[in-house]
Amino acid sequence: MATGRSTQHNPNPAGGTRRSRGRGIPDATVARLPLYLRALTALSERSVPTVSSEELAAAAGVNSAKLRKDFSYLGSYGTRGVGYDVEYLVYQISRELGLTQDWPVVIVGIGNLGHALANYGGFASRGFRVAALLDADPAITGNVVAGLPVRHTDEMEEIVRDERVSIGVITTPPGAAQQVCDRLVAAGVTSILNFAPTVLNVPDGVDVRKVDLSIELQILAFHEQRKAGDDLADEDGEVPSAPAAAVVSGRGPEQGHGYEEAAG
Amino acid sequence: MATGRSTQHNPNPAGGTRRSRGRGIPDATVARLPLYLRALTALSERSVPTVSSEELAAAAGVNSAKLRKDFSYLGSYGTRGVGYDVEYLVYQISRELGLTQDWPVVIVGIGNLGHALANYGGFASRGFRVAALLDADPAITGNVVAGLPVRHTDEMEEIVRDERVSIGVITTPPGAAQQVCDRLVAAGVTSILNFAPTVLNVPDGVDVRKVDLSIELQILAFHEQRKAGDDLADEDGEVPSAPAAAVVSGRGPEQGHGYEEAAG
DNA sequence: CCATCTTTGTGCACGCGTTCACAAAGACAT
DNA sequence: ATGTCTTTGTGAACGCGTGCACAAAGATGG
Repeated sequence: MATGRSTQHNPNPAGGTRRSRGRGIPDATVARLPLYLRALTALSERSVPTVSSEELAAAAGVNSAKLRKDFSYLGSYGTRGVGYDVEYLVYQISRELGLTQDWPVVIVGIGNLGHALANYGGFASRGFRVAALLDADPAITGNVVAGLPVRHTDEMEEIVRDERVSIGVITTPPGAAQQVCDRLVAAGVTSILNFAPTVLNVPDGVDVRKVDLSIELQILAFHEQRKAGDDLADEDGEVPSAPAAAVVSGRGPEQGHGYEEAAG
Repeated sequence: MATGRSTQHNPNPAGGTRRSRGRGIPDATVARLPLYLRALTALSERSVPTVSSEELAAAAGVNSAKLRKDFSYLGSYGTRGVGYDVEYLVYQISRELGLTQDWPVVIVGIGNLGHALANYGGFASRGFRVAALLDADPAITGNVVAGLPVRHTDEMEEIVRDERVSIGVITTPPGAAQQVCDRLVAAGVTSILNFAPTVLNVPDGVDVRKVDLSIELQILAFHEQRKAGDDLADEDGEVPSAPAAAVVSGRGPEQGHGYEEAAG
């Protein structure tokens, strides 16, 4: 959910076998590894030496069989009758996720959200380093945010090249997102985390993940409505034949939630 | 899957058939409806009267067959040989998602991120109204953020009751998230959007969706590493017995959200 | 060394989601 | 009215993900 399956990431555009060998880990598993890692890190800090699949699954909020199968893709790292070695597993998962190396990232668009992300502790905590903050607005560039100067987007290409940035975070207004994305990709970025409410088009080989508050809220609203509807009687949602036309034709009384964000 | 599928939301805990009748819309479809809605709204603003599944699918970044099947769950709203009526579809999807009514939400935890969300335009734009901003820190309460006063969490229960809030957004530090969640649920909230990096335990009937920047980045890092690894040879990672500690030691701020089920 | 007990690792079946491919439906021209 | 052309709506096949249930593996005690 949240971010539901939230990947806009054409899995297999032209028939290339992606999970070819044993090295291939299912996407669903990859998405859960960070969850396990977090739970394991907490155990590690409490100096817990080993943990069973049952305990760890409970801490991560998943089914224990699923967890065991997930780990089986990484290898046989458990000991039957005992469980998993916490430290060892922390290392293995970190390595598998690529967190044993340093990932410089750039954040483009230092508005409210970019500001918040720059200050987010989770960045530095695990292998991710903010290489630069970028913005196109001269009124913002030069400011110091989270100890870093905000630099102008003109410097993007240079920074990406010199710092070997491969991950970019887009927190611009929706209208600027595609353009920023194109420039990032052209400069060499191959992974993008997009917070702008826009569908990004990228060439093959570039991964895009999106985080969209508005979508998450709408999904919750759907379920809320369903819950409320279940309490009432059947309430067959069949439109009484007229309102459809009414909506199409006259947009009067329908409390038009008229304009959404302009640049969809 | 980002926001990978990002729902922590036990689909079918006790065998209750969820998609029982025609009214049941698959989760995957629900997650895409907001995407279609956004694309349709953009078309609507450009006064485009109709759109084909092919065009709309391209705008939303999905397969056209998938889009048609998604719409088929809502009913037969298209016209063969022509396409879909944009305005009509906007209304139907809005209604299905429950956006024709007003959803008051509370945001708990007005730090950097809560601040950013309060200012986020996407909130007010589609049926969502910020009923209150809450924080436990007396140094923050009283401040005005996005035109609203930050109120103390002591008032949570009263506000949720009086304003009929059913959706809560948690942007607290991880240590406080579960406690805030419990209070929200006890007060009557039945949908939660969680930005804190914590697994929330909630009773049946409460929906939780999570947005986790750290997880998204780690998933991207995995794919980045895989891309880089494909170029290089195999690089077998034998553990030198120690490095786990090196990784773990690094940072402590991941404050142990200590109490899930303590070692069930 | 053997028996017992715990916990992993996985074979298997099932259901959901995706995609293809095509028949049915309607628009439009003649 | 009839034929052609476009586009929808959906049947069917396939693949992925999930969860059950159990055999294999190892620890532990006598």
